[in-house]
Amino acid sequence: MSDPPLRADARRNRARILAAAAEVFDAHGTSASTEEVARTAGVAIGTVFRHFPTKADLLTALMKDLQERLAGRAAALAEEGDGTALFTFFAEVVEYAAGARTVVHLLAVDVGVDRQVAALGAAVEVLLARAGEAGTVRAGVRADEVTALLAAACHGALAAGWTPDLRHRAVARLLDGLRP
Amino acid sequence: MSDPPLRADARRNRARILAAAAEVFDAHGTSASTEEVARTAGVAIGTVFRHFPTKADLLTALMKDLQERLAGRAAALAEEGDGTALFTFFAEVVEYAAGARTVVHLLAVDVGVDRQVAALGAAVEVLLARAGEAGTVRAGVRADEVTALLAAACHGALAAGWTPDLRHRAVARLLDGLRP
DNA sequence: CTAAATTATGAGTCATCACTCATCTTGTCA
DNA sequence: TGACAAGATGAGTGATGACTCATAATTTAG
Repeated sequence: MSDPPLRADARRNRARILAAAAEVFDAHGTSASTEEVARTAGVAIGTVFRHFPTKADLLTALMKDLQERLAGRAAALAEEGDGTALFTFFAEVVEYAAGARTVVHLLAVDVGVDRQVAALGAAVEVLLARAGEAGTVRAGVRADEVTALLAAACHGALAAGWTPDLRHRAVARLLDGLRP
Repeated sequence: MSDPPLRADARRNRARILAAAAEVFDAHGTSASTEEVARTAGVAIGTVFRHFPTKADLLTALMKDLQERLAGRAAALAEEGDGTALFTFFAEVVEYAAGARTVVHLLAVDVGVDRQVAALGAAVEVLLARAGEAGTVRAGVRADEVTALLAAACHGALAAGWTPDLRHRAVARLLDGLRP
């Protein structure tokens, strides 16, 4: 069921390609060419297609990376058990989205940050439960609402014209709607 | 300063093209080809380019239409002077965005719903002022925050996976953050 | 160290578009 | 109605970009 291990150079190139893809898509959007990714990775175009038969596969791999990192962070925050962990997580994700602009943006448009963020649903539920116990969240707030607002805020954060200040104020207002 | 009036057939075709563009871009996104728009309009490709020298020009024209309609609606609501006009407007715009999915979506990505929505800034300020007088809005809320949240909600509304029910609840939470 | 298998290379293919232009059609106005 | 200008037509152009494949270079097992 498991494929034979990759050759050393193949493993190295795969990592380089992923790093290059993150950089290129972040800078020029998902419409950037696969060739540009290959150039940035210092690899031939054919190599990129050997590892990721389709451009979508490349995007998907990037997305998986992102999700794992975010889910990990959510778990770590939940661990601490603080009633404000949900709010912290929310703000952090939005900040991340604002920084990694294009990656998140394009994932949103082309593959679905939404599906992405939705995959974090379980993590959000845990955080919401913690907040509920601590009484830091308004009664009746459901996890899917929180997830939806998070997705919307990420979309907004990577929109042109959102200064850091505006972003912080907007997120604050948004979180106000969740507080008792 | 004003161009000579268009010939009758030219006026008719222009209107047909705009209608077709709205329909096609709504169904297949802005990446739909200009040829598809021409076909839907029942017109040759050259005719589209005569009226809109660039695909971006076509998108812009569509956007201008949209903005005028929204600004008009905002003015009408402000006229009524009710303290809840801001909230009504907010919810209506999000509902519209959810329906006209791709048009708004693509405008957002390619030309900027954000710039678009920002152009409604003046309208929002008036509505916010009304709400302030009526005491229906939390003290310290600024117009740019409202506009930002509106843009975010529109982005969210056209995301996959937002059912009407979820959309309504999310918007309600969002507006809760603006209330006293 | 050598052979076989895996991987890398990059010029080339094919499809898709935005956009052009020489030619034909139609509206307008005297 | 006739003639001229404005507009319509659609095959063609050039650019771009995803993806292929025959060949060359590496890695690794024995």
